[in-house]
Amino acid sequence: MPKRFGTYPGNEERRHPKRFECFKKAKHVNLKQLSQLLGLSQTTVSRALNGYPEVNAETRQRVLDAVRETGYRPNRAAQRLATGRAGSIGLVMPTADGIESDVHFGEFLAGLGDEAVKHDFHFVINPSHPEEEVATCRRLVASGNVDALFLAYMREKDPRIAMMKTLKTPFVVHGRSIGVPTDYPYLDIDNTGAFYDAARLLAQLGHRHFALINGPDYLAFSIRRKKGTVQALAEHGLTLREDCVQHSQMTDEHGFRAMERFLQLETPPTAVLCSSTVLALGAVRAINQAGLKLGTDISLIAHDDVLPMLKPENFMVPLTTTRSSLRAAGQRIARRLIADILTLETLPQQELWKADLIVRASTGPAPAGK
Amino acid sequence: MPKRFGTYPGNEERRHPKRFECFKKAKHVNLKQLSQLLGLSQTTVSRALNGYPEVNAETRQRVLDAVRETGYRPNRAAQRLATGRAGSIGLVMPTADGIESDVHFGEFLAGLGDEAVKHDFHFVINPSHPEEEVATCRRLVASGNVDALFLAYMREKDPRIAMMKTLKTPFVVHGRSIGVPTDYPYLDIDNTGAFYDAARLLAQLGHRHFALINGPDYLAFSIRRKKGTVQALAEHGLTLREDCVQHSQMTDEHGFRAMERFLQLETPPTAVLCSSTVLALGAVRAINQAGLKLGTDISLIAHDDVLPMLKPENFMVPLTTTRSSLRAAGQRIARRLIADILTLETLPQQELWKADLIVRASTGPAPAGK
DNA sequence: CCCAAAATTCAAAGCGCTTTGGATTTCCTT
DNA sequence: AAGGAAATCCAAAGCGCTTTGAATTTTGGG
Repeated sequence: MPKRFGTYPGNEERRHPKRFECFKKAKHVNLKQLSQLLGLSQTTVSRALNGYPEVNAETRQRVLDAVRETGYRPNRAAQRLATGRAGSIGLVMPTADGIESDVHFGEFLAGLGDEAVKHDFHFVINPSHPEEEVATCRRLVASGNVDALFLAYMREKDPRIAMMKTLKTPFVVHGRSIGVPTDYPYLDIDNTGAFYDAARLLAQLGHRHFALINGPDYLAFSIRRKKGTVQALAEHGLTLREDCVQHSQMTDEHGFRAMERFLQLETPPTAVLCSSTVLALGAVRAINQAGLKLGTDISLIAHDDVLPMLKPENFMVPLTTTRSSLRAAGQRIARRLIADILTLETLPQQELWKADLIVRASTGPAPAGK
Repeated sequence: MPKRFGTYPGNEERRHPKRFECFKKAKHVNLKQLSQLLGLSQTTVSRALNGYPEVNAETRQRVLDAVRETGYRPNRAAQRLATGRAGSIGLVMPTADGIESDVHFGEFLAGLGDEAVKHDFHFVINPSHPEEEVATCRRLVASGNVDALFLAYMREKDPRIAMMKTLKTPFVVHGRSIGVPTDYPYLDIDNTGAFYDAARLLAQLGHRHFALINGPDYLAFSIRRKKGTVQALAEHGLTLREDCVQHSQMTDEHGFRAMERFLQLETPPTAVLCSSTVLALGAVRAINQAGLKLGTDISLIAHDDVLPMLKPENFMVPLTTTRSSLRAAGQRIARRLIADILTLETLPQQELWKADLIVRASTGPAPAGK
């Protein structure tokens, strides 16, 4: 039994004299009142409001006017209970004291929001300890508060998708898991391809020593990006040394630390791939601090989620990037989710977006003799 | 009438043969079934679940066991309808195509989440065009989907607080408006004081030419920060020139542009205040690019929201900051909101947090002769 | 002018849960 | 062993909305 809000201090002991009555007074006009006001039945008013054809145009107009005047808003909980639909999409947000917030999350949310607002949908965000994600997802669905679920931060063999497939609630995954059947609806970017392309470009430029500053090692996109990198290197007879790979949260600090570490190696890398411009930010700082010139002594390509906060073209040395808008992905996913909800059918639609490789000044030929 | 999800293409024409029936099959165990299974009344089971005293300990245990076995989860919409409580706090997220997402939003949300998860609360996030915030707030409350509202991005004479005071729904404001009665519940940081302290420190170090890279000019915190700055300067017989003030979204790019502009002035500032470390990021870059030394040729103090993504102590030249954790504020606000909901009484509690002035290497005495 | 078909409208039955107001049983005290 | 309090448990009444199945009014052709 999860801790429920009912178990707040003082609740256990209190007997039930008019419990919660204070809430009852926050009354707005309701359907019944509205229909009485109009001299119509609730049925007709309800239908007028929801665009059903069997109501007289004139009557409908009267209803609409009355709505405007009274400020009537249907109670969503009641609507939900009656229809089974809630007009909302759920997502669980991994959080806990000490767990760092992710810049990318906000940007993605903005994308979801752009689309959701157009259809008067909202989100139900359920915070959860990362280890309890499966249970939280299940609970969220069972609560009847959401019509669909959005899943992100996919891991290898992620248990959430198998779970969701047993439920009848539509869902879309951002990203793809690894090592599970791929018959679920997802939208992902071609992480493998993006990093393959990036690494190949650098290899073609003559680089032989590579490093990768990646996201957390348990996340699927990190795994794919590494794979893409390794693959490209292999084709050029190169390998990615394990001590030249960093897995961590994508913050400035981690980028800096990693780069600092790489530069102290006996044969430091001359080509670096970063999983985020935020990581690149720190990495570039370490490069500068070491007195190296970006694009000359060392080349760097970062993945660009198109965060408005931090644009790769504005770096002191503009960054070569693999670009794919996180916000656009959010918009697209929201659109699909909403369509699923409204049409009542979830096709296991799958999209894989290519990232754009955009060459700027942070990449150049390998320095001679390295 | 807002566009409702009912108005999706194809809905108008469809007559009503078993509309939405597909949702009906996504059945989980419900109270009735559970009580039948146990041979108890719904009343008793409900009470057992919600911790009421008038149920036998043994019976309660049986109920709890059955819950575990069946995976029963109460339907929140029904709960909501019956009690008036939803276990959720609402917030409207300003968003629209073209409107940049705010890094700070995600961090704050994480704070709210930390606290909310402890009480099994969730959020209902309602995206909204920024101009329609008031209406969206009202609608969100009227929808009956939230127990309390959280308000942020306060403006001067913000109409939302007057509106909320007419409703009976508890709310807490993050920040404070300006030019309206302050008898509403809020949590804010002392922006005026923070920037007063920062500016004073710089003035004491002998700086005479100041600049301010601030947030959007319509936001209350920006106004207060400017005010604090001006005040400190005045006490030292200095003024803040209007062409040394920048108001904009707090992104790296804007920080860079602003600084670049300042440095081209006839008498460029030697002391700069930034409303965010993200702005400082760009500003520092411009400073470096101009060949100036931070902490020597030019001093800079930034406000630090303690974003895990970007730490001031990790800048090439560690940044002097006014620090106040955004996440902590989120936690605190969630705690208050939840307490309000559960105790059913909203005191217009007001908190003003001091920011810590933390001196690092980005501030030094004014260069001679300037 | 009549009657069936079409167009409107309505009363009533839920949706799943909480809470009221009793009913029933158990426990103590005298 | 009787009487009353305390402890348990229950039937039924909503919460506000949608949808069913049917009633009522209009319309149009013969």
